[in-house]
Amino acid sequence: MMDAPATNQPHPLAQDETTAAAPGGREDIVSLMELLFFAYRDFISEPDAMLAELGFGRAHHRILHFVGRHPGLRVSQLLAILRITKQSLGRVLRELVDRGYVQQTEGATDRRQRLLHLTPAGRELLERLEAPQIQRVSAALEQAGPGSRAAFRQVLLALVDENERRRVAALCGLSVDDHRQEGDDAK
Amino acid sequence: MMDAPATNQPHPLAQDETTAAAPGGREDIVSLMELLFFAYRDFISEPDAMLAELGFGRAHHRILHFVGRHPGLRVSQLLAILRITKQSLGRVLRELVDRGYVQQTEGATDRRQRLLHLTPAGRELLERLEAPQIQRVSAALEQAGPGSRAAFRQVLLALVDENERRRVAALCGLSVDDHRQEGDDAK
DNA sequence: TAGAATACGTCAGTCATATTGACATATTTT
DNA sequence: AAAATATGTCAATATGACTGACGTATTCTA
Repeated sequence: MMDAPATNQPHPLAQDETTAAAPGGREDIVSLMELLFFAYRDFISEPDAMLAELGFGRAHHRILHFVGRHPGLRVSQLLAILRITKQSLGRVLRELVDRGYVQQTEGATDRRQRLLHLTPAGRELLERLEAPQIQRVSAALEQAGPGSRAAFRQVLLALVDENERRRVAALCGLSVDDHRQEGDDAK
Repeated sequence: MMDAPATNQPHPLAQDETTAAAPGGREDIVSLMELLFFAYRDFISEPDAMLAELGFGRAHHRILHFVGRHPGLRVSQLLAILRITKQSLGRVLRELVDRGYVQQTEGATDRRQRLLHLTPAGRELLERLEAPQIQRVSAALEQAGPGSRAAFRQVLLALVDENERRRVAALCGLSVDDHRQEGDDAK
């Protein structure tokens, strides 16, 4: 059920001295890459455990998250954000709709569109899923001291593909009021 | 093949004003969480594409990485690091061994152990896989300015489960010379 | 207004990675 | 000699991704 069977054993390792991190050097960067792996894994672990109890997976969480943050999201936009195929999204979204966490409404001006919203149950589930993550990130920033938040944000944003960076910044930073549409049916 | 079918379309979204980030507030944290998702996804994308061409997946990369960094690693240690089951590791590791990227040698003092090493081909593949990631992280740190490296590292480490933090720090930070062993066969 | 394009859904098949459970084998420890 | 350990393996199952093909409702456009 849990992501981690091993909860309390140490997994100790030798590291030869040539691997020691020279500040700014290659090994230092590789250390950060490893750390990113571990941080992401633990960051994900709590919602994963809750989702498993409901018979859901990470994919359900991602949908709940983005629909929660962008009410009225269209299916095509969600596909573009998640970068998955229509077919992959299909099943997961259907489960969320069938079980009453997500609601689809016809577009007002374009009746082909299925605008996505969370139901009250969906909002509640999302809140439960993300509470531990919000707690974890808040605590980490506090521990790392003032100014770490800005630096962390900057590095993360700079890690994003350059040609995606503006969009991502708009998506999870400043408001960009815009509802344009684009091509579909990846081929 | 690629992780991303959509390469050049914008995926624009409206964000209502109540969602705007108040510095240090809840929405600000949620923004960072989203950013972590996008950053991790792009960070992973290049090796993923290369691996797909070889018929490998992310799991193969993870094994190559940890074996490369910790030559002589035992299978049980790798299981503890990756937190997967023996059975999951089994197939992936076998593929790497069969195709000549990883080599197993008998333990000198305990002949039950299969100590893991990269072959020259394994080292070469790992280098190819991680070159773009090293480049990406280096560039991001440079863009984010001096001091960002330390802050980034601190936040990532603080994101790791508290009871894991020491081990992880030892694993990907300072040298901890130690080859102890522990229980196995998660149950 | 007829046909093209768009938004969405769905059926069918495949793949990679993970899971649990059970068991086999070699080796070391007690 | 028996128990514990380190590893490997068979079988069945689940999730989440993929490609390809097709269907249907709706809107746009020539």
